[in-house]
Amino acid sequence: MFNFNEMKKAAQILDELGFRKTEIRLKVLDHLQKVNKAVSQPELEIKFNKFADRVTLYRILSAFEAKGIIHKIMDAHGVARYALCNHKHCMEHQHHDEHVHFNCTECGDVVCLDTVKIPALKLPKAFSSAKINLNIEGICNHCQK
Amino acid sequence: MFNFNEMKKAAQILDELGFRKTEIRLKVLDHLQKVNKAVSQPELEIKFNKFADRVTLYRILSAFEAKGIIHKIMDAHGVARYALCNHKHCMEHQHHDEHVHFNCTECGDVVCLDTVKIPALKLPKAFSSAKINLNIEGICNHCQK
DNA sequence: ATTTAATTGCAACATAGTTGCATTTAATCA
DNA sequence: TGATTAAATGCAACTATGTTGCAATTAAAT
Repeated sequence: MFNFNEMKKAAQILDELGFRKTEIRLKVLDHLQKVNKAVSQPELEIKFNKFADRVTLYRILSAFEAKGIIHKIMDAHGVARYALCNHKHCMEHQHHDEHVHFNCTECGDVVCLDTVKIPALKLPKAFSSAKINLNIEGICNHCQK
Repeated sequence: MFNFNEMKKAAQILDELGFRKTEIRLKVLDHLQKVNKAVSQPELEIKFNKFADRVTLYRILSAFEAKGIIHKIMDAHGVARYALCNHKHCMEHQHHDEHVHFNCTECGDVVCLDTVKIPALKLPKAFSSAKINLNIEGICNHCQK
């Protein structure tokens, strides 16, 4: 996984990964850095309305994921979301892909809870785990009253 | 949640829940009881090819879920799957909807691991959890060599 | 047997995601 | 700087999952 602790500028990141610094890619990466949430293609499509084609957004997200700068998760509605991981915890666990994601039923936001770690699970014999995804649905800090 | 420990016949279950005993509903419920896996509408559509309309299957699954005899989960590919819960563990945790689901990357099967329980998680303050779903991807017992 | 509400089938639609291909453009090179 | 080229984009078309409205059917009650 890419080291985001240094909080590099989007342009520099694209450069180092061998991507061209196109306006859309810069905007998408910049947005991901700013919001610190797991965003979906439909969300980006609305955000960058008429600025980029749907397909382009899908391809940008796939390309970023392939390079490991973002990770893909399925949210509670079965929609793919992508997020940067810029916390130390994520770096440590890069090989397990163990993430806790919080789906807010109020605002719909999905955030990566880097501070919550998944305790080890005892699987039944003959089952081997490669990847774990823990989805929590509830009310997030912003929507709590 | 319905008590499946008694392993009632499909017809009796439909009866008790106020559903009509139509052939499709009997078949679907019977299938869910037999396979003991989380099945999707597309799978049922293939299984019951030309016997039931796509929409009918979606509606049967929704109706069963609304009555609480099956539960709905999103699998690793974002597809809705439904499964009966006939183990004691599931009964105990009925109000939390805490399930561990194993997605086999070999055969594609999704099974509910009733024996694995999710340890309590410490969420950051101001986050409140209503529902937890833990998806594990890996190789299941049948595909293990 | 008649009635009626539940169930089904069909058509049409909505949304997420993918693929092929022609066009554009960022970055390299001469 | 201008020409070259591979990367990136846009468009059209397609697939899959899932939903809604409505008319036709049917299980079950009277």
